[in-house]
Amino acid sequence: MKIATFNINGIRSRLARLLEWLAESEPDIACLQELKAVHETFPEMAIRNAGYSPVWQGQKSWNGVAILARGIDPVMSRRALPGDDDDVQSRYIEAAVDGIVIACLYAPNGNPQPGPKFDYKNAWMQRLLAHAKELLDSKAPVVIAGDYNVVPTDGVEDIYNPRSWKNDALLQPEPREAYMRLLKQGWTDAIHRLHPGEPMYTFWDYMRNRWPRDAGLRIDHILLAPSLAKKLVDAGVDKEVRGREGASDHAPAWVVLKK
DNA sequence: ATGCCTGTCTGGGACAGA
Repeated sequence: MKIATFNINGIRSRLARLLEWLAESEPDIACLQELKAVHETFPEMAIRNAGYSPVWQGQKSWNGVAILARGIDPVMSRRALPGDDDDVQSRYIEAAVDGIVIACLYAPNGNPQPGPKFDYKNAWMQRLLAHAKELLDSKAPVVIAGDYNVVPTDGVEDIYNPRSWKNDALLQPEPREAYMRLLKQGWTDAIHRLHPGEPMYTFWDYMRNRWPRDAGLRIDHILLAPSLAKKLVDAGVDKEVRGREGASDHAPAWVVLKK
């Protein structure tokens, strides 16, 4: 079972790139973020023709998340992160696929910090902590995959050089503490578990020539509940996807779980 | 401090991204 996450940065303008990657990488389940499309303009038929059944939560201009499953219909369990009924941003979707609970998230960026966007980011992470604890307590096999918008550490496995990012929301103590608390709950950071100390970037800014310089950040993460962590056999990043014409600024990350 | 690049909504240029 291969489960991937990919911040697609606009599913309509990136559709050909998405279908190309699905055909090559052949994930059984793909979590997508930053659809940048309302519900009605999600390219459902193209996804279905590629062999995947989608569930999605769209939004005008920004955000938007989806879960695609190959040859099976995901059963959606949530279309929003609990904890704030006034939050209208499409950043969370959850579905059961083949006996596994798949949570797909797009955490707030939080810049500029300090400020209201950073406050929203931190509050969102607290809501995630509360919901993640409930998922763990359920003892169900759960994957929480997506764009966490957190660089976990200053280490070379997470960032090429923290110097020019030290004031960025992605590196601040509050979101890092929230991410660490998630791991302390019992979640396994699959990429980190199998590739400690090795650069495993998932994002390279379009600006400042950062892709050619391999100046990347690790911000897309796949967290596994204990019952699934035991089945982890492989994990990686499809880095070459980032180098293509018209690429997203993120590359897909994936795990392979033993049946 | 700013622009660097890209997508969206528009129908130029602001906003958001990270």
